[in-house]
Formats: sequence, C-alpha cells, structure tokens
Amino acid sequence: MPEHYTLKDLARMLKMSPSTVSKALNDYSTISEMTRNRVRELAQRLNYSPDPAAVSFKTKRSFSLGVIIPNLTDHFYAIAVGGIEEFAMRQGYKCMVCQHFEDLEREKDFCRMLERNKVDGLIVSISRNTTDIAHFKYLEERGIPVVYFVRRPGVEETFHVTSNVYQGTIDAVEFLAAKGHRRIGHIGGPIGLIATADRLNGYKEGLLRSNLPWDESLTANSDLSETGTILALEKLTSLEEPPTAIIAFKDYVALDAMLHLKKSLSVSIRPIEFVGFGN
Amino acid sequence: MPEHYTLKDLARMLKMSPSTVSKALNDYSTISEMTRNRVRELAQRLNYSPDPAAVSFKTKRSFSLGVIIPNLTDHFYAIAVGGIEEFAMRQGYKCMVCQHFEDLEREKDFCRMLERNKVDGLIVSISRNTTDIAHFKYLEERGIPVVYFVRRPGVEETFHVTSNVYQGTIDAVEFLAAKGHRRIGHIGGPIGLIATADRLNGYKEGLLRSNLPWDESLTANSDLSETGTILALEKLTSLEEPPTAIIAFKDYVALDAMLHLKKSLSVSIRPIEFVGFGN
DNA sequence: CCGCACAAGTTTAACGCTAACCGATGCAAT
DNA sequence: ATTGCATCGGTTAGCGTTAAACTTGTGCGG
Repeated sequence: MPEHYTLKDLARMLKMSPSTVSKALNDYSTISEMTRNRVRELAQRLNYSPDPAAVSFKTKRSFSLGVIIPNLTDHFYAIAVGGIEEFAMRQGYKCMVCQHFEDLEREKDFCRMLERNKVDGLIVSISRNTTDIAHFKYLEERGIPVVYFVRRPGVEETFHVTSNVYQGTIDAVEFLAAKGHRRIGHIGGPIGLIATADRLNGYKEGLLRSNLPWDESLTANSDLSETGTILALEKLTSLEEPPTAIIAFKDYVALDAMLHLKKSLSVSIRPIEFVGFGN
Repeated sequence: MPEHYTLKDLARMLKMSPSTVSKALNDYSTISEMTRNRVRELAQRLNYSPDPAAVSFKTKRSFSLGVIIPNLTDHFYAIAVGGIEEFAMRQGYKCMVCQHFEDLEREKDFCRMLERNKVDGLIVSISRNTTDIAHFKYLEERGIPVVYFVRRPGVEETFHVTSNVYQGTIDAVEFLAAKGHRRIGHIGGPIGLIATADRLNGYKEGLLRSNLPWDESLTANSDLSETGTILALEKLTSLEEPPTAIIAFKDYVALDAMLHLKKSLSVSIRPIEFVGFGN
C-alpha cells in the first residue's frame, strides 16, 4: 500500500538533496544528464508525483482554469464546457466551472474565489447584467489572462472567441428570401447584448442584399425565457400582415416559438418558417 | 490595490500571534469571545480570506469534490453536474468534473489524479466497462467517500443514488397496457449495466401485472448509439407481429427510434407509441 | 497558602516543494 | 601557476497555515 513518496524520500534513496531531485524532475539545465536520468527512473519506478497542493502553495499557481458560464443546463454551454474540460485535462489543467445564472454578484464572487484559488486563466461568458467588467480587469492586472467566450463585454478591447452571428443572420435572411419569403421577422435577444446588436445589423444587411424593405414592426426581442419569446412572437403574429418566416436568436427560442404557435393555433392559419441558430 | 493579507499580517496588526488569529477564525474554544470578535472584525474589514493552497497543503484536504461522469454532452449529466456544482459551491466546495467517455483507463487516471488532489469526496457514474472497482475501493480505504450516481457497480455494497427504473418500467408497461396495447416492446440498454437488468425485470413484472405474456422476441438492446438503437428497433419492427408500443431505455433512445421510424416509413404503416425515460 | 485545574494565549515545528544563493571541482586561457 | 568561469550540485529559507506542546495567569477547594 504505497503511501505517496515525497521529494525527500527520493532524495534519501538517491543520496542527494531534495532540491536536486526537484531540479532534475523540472528539467533544470544545471543538472547533469546522468543525475536527471537516475532521478527520473526512480521517480517512475516509485510512481512519484509531486503534491499539487504543495506545488501550488509554493509557486502561486495552480494548473487550473476558471470557467464562468451562464448555466450548464443550456445545452450549448454544456457541450462547450465538456470540450474545454476535456482539452484542459489533456494539458494537465483542471477546470473550475462556475455558473452565474445571469447574476452579476455571483460572477464577481467567482472572480474573487478564482483569484484566491490562483487559477492560471479564465474563460468567461459574461452574465446579461454585466456591463462593467472591472472585476475581470482586476484579474488581468494581476496577471490572470481572461478570454471571453460567446458573450463579450461591449466596448472594451478584449480577447474573445465568438461566432459570427452577423454573417449568420445575413445568411439566414438570404436563405429565406431565396425561398421566396418577403416578410421575414426577427426575434432578437436581450437588449444590450452585443450579439443582439450584431444580429440586428446582420438582419438589416440581409434585407438590403435581398432587396427587401426594412420594417421595424417585423422585429421583436425576447429575454430568452419562454414567455418572453411568446410575447415577441405574438407581437409579430398579430401584425396586419404577419411574417411568413422568422429568424430567432437561439435554437431554443425558435423551438419555444414554434411550439407555442403549434399549440395556440387550433387551425393552422398560415405556415411560418423558422430559422434559429446561435448561442 | 490591496494585495492579500495573511494571518501574519492580521496578527501583527492585532499584536497577537498568528496561531491565535487562526484559532479565532476557526472557532477554537480556547479563544475568548472578545479576542475572537476583534479578529473577526479586522478580518472582515480587510477582506481577509485564507489562502486555499496553504490550507490545503497544511490540512491535506481541499474542499473540493471529484465528479466523474460519462460525458457532459449527455443532457442528463449536464443538468446533474450543474446541480452538483451549484450545490457544492454553496457549501464552499469546488468540483472537479471529469468525463470518462466510457473509458475505464481514464476513469482510473481520474481516480489517481483526484486522490493526489486530495478531494474530500467523489461522486461517480461509472463507465460501461467498469466491472472491477478496485480503484474506487482504494480511495475509500484512504478515507475518501465515494457515492455512485445513476450507474453503480454490480455486486458490491455501495452508497449510491439512482432512480428506481424497476418501478418506472412497471409503470410504463401498465400505462401502455391500460391504453390497450397488447404487444409492448422493450429496447433495453447495454448488457451488463444494472439498469438494463432492472428495467428488464420491471418490464417482466409489468407484463405479469397486466396479464400480458412474456415474449422474448419483443425485447432488444441498444448500445445507446443511434445505430445501435436503430438496430434494436428494426429487430422489433421486423417481427411477424410487431409491437404497437415500445419502451425505451432513455429518452434519446426513444427519440432516435421515433425519428428513424418517421424517416424510414414513407407510408406510416402503423403507429407505434413510445415511452422513453431514465438515464 | 499551597497546589491544581482551567482558561487564554504563545511558541514552535512542520506540511512538500522551489528558488535564490553558495561552494566545490575542473579545465582553458593568461 | 593563477585567474576566470562554467558545470553541477548542495544549503537554506520560506511560502501561509495549523496542531501540538508549552507558558502564564487566575480562581478555588482543601
């Protein structure tokens, strides 16, 4: 039942000092090839691995990443986190996954917590209520790199990876226009999100390219809740001349809308085509 | 820009020894009410929080939990992990989420890794290839409690939380029987899983209670992949007298089956009712 | 008035590891 | 020879916290 060996143990067995062992294992150039090999070999044989807590304590880093997302229930984020986790693990990093549930205070708490835990970096999809990103800036100032993911803060210069929803929306409009739709509705997301603006711009550009007129009444916004989506939908369907197709902010917004339509129309008055994409 | 304070800092300011401060913050009974309060107050004011790495290093625990699951892409696990995460955080625990992707070796690696990281406990949904659970036993021997979750190992006495799929399947059979179905099919899960056996037993019991005959040809097993499910489905639909209803191992198995049926039958020969539930 | 229990702190050491600083050796260049 | 310095490894100190061992002061029964 091998308890875990420490550097000291190895050192004793090899009759050298602990720091030599440490250096050997950490590829210091001041250790001879031979010594390094001797150490390596024994370490291997004894199945030695350094105590992460001790290393972290000493070095002030943790080999772990913070991942802040809205919520793991959202399938998109679940998949994303799955991928991040998996990749990070392969590189020897752990992840600390935090769900903010659109709560700014939580988001801030997580930042504190993650800083204390000395994460080596942060991947964040900010909450909808996050306009000020001082708490992230603070981490950056302390040397913790922050990458925004899907959602990113408004004006600031940031590192981020997002999908090109602008182009996506253009494509969606053109796709529907090509199918003959003349009145294409747009259910956008929460006002204030960059993605919401990007999509709206894409929508306008798509109309332009398809030679369709811009008509504000064909646009609505959902807060992404089911009721929010239904409200938005009803704004569009109650028009004199309702749209024959609708582009939605997210796939599940499209789903909510479609289901509602299906449920609420005992007689299907007129088919509406839906396109939902993005996150 | 307040760097982080340490116990020593507080001690200096309060003119007492670091260990007194530590004890005060950790509710030791040998510290007077007054001292405790003084310490608490300053700690509060300076926004002190202990360095987790140091604490972990010293105490040999980490306030973190290991969570080993098949895969975050499975919506069920995503939700479950979301809940675990959330709850753990509230109690001041972090989670280390690990996806084994049905790979036993990975599962073992995670165990090693989690042990080295001194997790305080483990929540596991074992891989399908896990028959021997020595690696978990090993952790338990070392004082790390293990709770199995959804999937649990065969024979062993374990702590586990699972849903009662036995009863669930009985209910499903009775439900369908009550609707008049006489030939109810059953698409089970991978052979070897406890849940697979439990369900089959529930299926049999349900038939018994509904006065329906047991007919082995009405049962099939899916490995849960789409093709596996389709294979199983086809075994049932190609019968002389195919089932008019099918109970499936998981909701997505039912979905795969339904979609396939919908796609493959240009003319809908006969409606089949589906019940899918569980994880 | 002694001794003892107990309360309230303090001192010390240690957890395992790393990094900064030293020391010894050997060899080439002066 | 002596210096210079590169090579290789050892010594030491300390990260922040806690637990065990130790000290001091007080009250109290005998």
